[in-house]
Amino acid sequence: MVAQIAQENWIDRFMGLSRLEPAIKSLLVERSNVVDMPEDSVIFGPGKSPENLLLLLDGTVRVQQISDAGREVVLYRVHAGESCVLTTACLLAYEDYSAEGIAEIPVRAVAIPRKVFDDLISQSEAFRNFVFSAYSKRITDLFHVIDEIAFRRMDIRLAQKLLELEKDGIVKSTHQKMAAELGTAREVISRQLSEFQRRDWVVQARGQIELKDPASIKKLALTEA
Amino acid sequence: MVAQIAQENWIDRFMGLSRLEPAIKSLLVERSNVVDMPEDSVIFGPGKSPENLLLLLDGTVRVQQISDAGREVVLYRVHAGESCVLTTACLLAYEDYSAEGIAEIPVRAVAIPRKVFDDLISQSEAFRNFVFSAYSKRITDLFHVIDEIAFRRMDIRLAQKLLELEKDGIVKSTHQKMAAELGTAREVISRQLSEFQRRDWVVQARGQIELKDPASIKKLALTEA
DNA sequence: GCATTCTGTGTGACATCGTCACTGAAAGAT
DNA sequence: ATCTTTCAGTGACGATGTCACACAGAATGC
Repeated sequence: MVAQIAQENWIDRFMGLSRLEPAIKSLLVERSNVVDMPEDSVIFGPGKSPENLLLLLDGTVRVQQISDAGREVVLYRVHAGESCVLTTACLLAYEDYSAEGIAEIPVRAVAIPRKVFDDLISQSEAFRNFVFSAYSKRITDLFHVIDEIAFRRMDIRLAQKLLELEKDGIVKSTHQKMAAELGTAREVISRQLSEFQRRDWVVQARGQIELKDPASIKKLALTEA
Repeated sequence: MVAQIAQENWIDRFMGLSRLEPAIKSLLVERSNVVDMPEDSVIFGPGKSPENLLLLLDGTVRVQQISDAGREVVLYRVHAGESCVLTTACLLAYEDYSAEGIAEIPVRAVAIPRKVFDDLISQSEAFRNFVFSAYSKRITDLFHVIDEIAFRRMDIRLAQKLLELEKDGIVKSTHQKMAAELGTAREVISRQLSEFQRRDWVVQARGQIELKDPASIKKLALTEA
């Protein structure tokens, strides 16, 4: 019963889908299904090409690149109300992806099969707009990542990440994971965090960082150069 | 006369378009037009959003990101036989792009207006495949750029770029431009090239680098770590 | 309990890379 | 020829990345 209500109403959670033609809406609801995936499950990745376009109802998906050298960089996150559109390129092009998507917390999503996606694209201008503007956002995100990695100072980037990942003043993450977030080495994170702690901005414990002075961290995060 | 012949035959130059349905092919030919753009012209960029999807017949387009700090990184190049697909995301989403595309040499291209692009997407599965596999390639390229910038040593990356940009053993570029190619500072390039010259791998002159020992350069470029 | 193992963190030394402040040389402009 | 602009070279220094460790808390096994 709960599931049924969800099936009828989830479209409204997606900006851009509410404008769909009624016929398209029902087609979408009928031919897609809601799926749940546990925390830490690999949603797509090398050798596991996505068979569906996912629209996230709950949870977040972390999309990361696995380098040849065994290192990782987090590319972006897909949040509730957003879609894993970049996978659609591969979805239709039958190509393999060098990135992987992981459920950071339990994920509930609408899965749209390849064929249905193709039908929707061909039949609905509103759906095309939805897909292409999602593309646009992701690509812009990627440009931003490149910019940050190439030109921005680590302390500023770390400050930004802390604020982004913080929840009730706590960031639950190891130094190693923070390093992957920023595409750098664990030692660099350790040193920066020590410096932040010396300034009484944070208090560290094993596997977590508590933000003591978010104002100062934010001030650094907003530094221009 | 020449233009007419071109108009009839250009489709075959694009892998993936040859499979288009005949009706779609003629629609494409009739409603697009061949345009020429001089060297160094800005094809799209901030405040100059693309009105067309371009399919390159001749020349190359350099797509680069302009950072807030006034620095540049080259993201990728579009060569003859390829298309500027990433702009289509913005083309349909009406969003502004933080990157710009520049004709490196005189460019001749087929321009497909926004409306026609939308029609083609909705009417032809073959065209959709063409567009989405082009997307897939570009996105993979971007992932690759991120990886290189984050983890690869400069000397290796410079060696790769020299081989990529070389033409008859000569790279026509200033140190400043090479720095933009790799997302680094001019001084780093200067030093690295001096080192290459010391090893007799290259001979430098104002605005150009002559590759004297491509074999050694290639060996470095293929270094794993 | 207590020893072992695993995982996360701290640290010094060193290499590489980025930034700053300059210098001077080469090509173009008048 | 002189002036201007663009390109390249360099030393000093700070920031970041790499390597090789040491060590401490947590989890596991006995």
